[in-house]
Amino acid sequence: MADRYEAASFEAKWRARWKEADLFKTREETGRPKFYGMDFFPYPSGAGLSVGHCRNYVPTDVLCRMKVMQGYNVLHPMGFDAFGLPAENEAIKRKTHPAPMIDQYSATYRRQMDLIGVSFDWSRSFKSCEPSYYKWTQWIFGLLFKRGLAYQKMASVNWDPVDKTVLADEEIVAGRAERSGALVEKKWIPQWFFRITEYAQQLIDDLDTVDWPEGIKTQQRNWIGRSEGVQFTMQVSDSSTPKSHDLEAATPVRKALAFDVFTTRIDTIYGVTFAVLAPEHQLIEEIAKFVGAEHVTAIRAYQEQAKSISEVDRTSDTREKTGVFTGAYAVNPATKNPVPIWIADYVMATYGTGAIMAVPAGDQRDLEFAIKFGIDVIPIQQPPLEFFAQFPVAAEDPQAALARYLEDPKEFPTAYISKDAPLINSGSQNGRSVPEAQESLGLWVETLGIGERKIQYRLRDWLISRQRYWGCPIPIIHTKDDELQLVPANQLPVELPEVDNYEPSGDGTSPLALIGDFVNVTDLDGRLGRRETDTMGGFACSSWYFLRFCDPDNFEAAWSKEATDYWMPVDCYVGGAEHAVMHLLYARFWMKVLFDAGLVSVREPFARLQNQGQVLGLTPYRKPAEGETLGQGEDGILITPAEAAEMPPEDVIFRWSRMSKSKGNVVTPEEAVESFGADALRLQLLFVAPFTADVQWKNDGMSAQVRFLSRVFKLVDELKAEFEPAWERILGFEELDDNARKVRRYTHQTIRKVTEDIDRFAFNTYVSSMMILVNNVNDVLKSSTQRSRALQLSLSEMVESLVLLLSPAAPHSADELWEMLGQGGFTWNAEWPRFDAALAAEDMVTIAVQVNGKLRDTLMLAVGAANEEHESAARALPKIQGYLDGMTVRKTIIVPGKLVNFVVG
RNA sequence: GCCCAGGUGGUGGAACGGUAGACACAGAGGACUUAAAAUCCUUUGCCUUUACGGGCGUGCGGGUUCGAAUCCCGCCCUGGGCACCA
Repeated sequence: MADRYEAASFEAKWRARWKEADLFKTREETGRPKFYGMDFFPYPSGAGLSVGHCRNYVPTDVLCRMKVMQGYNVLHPMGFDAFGLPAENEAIKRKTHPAPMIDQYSATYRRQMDLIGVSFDWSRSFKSCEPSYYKWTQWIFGLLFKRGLAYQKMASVNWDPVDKTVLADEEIVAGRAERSGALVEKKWIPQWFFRITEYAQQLIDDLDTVDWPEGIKTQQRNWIGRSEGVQFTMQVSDSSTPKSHDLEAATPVRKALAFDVFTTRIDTIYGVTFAVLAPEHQLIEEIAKFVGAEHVTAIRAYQEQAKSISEVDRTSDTREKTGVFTGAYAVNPATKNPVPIWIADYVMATYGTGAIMAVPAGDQRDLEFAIKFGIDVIPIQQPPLEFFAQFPVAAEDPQAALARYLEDPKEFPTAYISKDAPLINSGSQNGRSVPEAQESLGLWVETLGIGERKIQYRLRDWLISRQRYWGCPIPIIHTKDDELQLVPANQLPVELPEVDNYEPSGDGTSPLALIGDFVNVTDLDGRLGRRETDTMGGFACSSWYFLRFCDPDNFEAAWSKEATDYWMPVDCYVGGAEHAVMHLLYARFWMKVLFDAGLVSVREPFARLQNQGQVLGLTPYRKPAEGETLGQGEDGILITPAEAAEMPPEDVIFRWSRMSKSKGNVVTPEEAVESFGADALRLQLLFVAPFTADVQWKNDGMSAQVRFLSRVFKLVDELKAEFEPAWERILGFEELDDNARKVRRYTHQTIRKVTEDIDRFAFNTYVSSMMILVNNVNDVLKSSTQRSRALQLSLSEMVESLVLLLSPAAPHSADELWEMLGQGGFTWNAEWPRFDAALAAEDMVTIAVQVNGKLRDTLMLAVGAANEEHESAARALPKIQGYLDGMTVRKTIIVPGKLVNFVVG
């Protein structure tokens, strides 16, 4: 039956033909524009793809297919992110080796992607764990190393006791490992880093040059965390005896003992009443040498405590400030007053200088600390009276409260921070505005030579080493003398040895360290050396794969510049928002390094980025039985759909959550294709919601698409007998009757809408505009018993255009319909329909007629009617006359082709 | 706490500052059928009216405008991100 959509009867046939014809092989013909469309590099999990993953691949496929038909050379590749923890953990669990496991899983992925008709060029595919790929990952590591951007140092790192490896900052969420969920511990071991901080400013600046969702850009800017401020040196003094305003006779200073602090509010320096060092700060050792024994004991105890406390506890928002006084004092350079030096863990060792000048009057954290430990607070700005409304004790008499505040602010537990209030108690800066004082004090610090204005970033260097087997080996040899030698390019790749046992040891070294053949090497000078046994985290592999796709079979180099110059940047990159600060930041960083090395010609890898919404599956839970405990944040116990079906409905709670195997809420593409068809699945994925929105997936949505496709089949079936392939040549000579005119108008309006919608990722309205076309044409057909030649030709144009417009979304059906029309070959090779504005234009428009902005009637006018015509026609409407009767028209607003609005009074 | 996104019928969602609810789903009624499925047609924001019509409506409260779902200000709620970053 050719008058309905019966997926089983033709979809597999077309997939076989596409494969036979090698249809999706990347075209690289001269004289065509290029388009590089790509999805995020997936890790092939054993669970296979769900329809949720398809929501990523189908829209990109639609865009790429349209670009092919529009004549572009299109690069639309797919590969697999195979190295890394998830693969290794899975392999350990299954007591197998990751390599064959990954081969099997990626084959499943490929089969599923093919099943839904995604037009990947598989001839360019690779896995990041193949030596022919990671050879070049190592080569890029070498490039970074030679440029001083890869280095090893001892570091206190995030140690995941479950996965037995260190993790990057980006992989830690609220003190827990994002992947394993384990509480992260501190460990002090040698680690490899990439100096991404070197590129902090460029990574911020170049965000302005890419077309990405603003939310992702903002997240990256926040993550990089640029702050402008002043860094200056505070001298350590011997005693707390103040206090001379005479520079020469200032507080005696301990020679050469000093520390740097960074502040964004140098204007508040007169309010500094203490200084705080992070517990790990190096100066503490020096201080311990001269302060009393009782201080040393307290310091040591506090440092121990700080080391052992977990990240979660340390940052808990209910936690009170803790700290100890060191017994030493520093000198406030503005007042020359001595201020006590404290140690507290609310100051991070890893940000800024690991030490701060504390201004309790102007900083909530400093204030809490000062109140708890009885340190002076000097007000540096005068709060307005409204400020005191928040304090019950002060609300009745704010004037008196202000007086008390100026005397001693400690009574009021909220710091007063303002960018507008002028300064007080600030010596020469009194009465100045914040910006004025910042300017003048910044200059003062620089003139005095104790510091400088500085930009500080929150971003830290990228921790790349992992103490795990399944990763790209770091191509470094440690010589006897503890020198680091880079393995020369001609000796790459450093291949991962085949081993039986690769489970992590947990002692902070990689299992590779136990493999003598791997570890023991001769160094470049022929002496005995030791191979680096850490591997690179998976994000290294995914930081350049888009370059390899440009030139995947190159054995001489990672890529030829010619190839990347042609294809890069990726014109449209599609994937989930969860990679906002990891992959997307790392890849940008590598690209900039490669640009600086002259290896690529663009600074940004991804010109445009689109994030699809998640697909949620209905997940059944049951109410907990008596005595059962619930997991954190859960209000029920997860059950299988089968269990749910057997329970009384009132005992089952349904929740929408992201499709995952463990939740048992996955719908696979196989199921969907089997029950409804690949094209029905594709259309529903596009239609169900805007691309960026989350979707609550219900299978029966696909039956609506089956109906729609069936209407298309029926329409084509009805029209195929009178289809005239040469319509374009003949149609120009025909006089168009009303129906023919209408059909052409609908056709061209749809061509315009579809083309625009696909380009702007509005796939839901793309599908609905095709539905509208079909509905409208069916109406015309119903009303015309006799079809004129002009109408037949217009319908030929319509039906051909419809099939081609449908092709990106429902390629199997489009090719089947194309064949029904007697057209040879594939819609893939056909030209995208051309839009004609004159044909799309309406000749009559509906004008809204309003009185005082309220819609009262409508009228029809010819397009291009004069304003006077609008007004007179509107006034002539009986309903409108009723509203205007006895009123004065004060104003008439006319928007030609849209509306007339009478303002009456 | 800070930052981002979003709140529109029974549901998913449309809508360059200009006729709110396109397109679908679900519901109701009907045609075809011995019957059902499938398909097709009509109808469906809420209130009011026999009807014509009228009123109210895009989270809440203000504002700008001839005109606001859309722009501005202040809130509330939901989702996501960051979180003692000086």
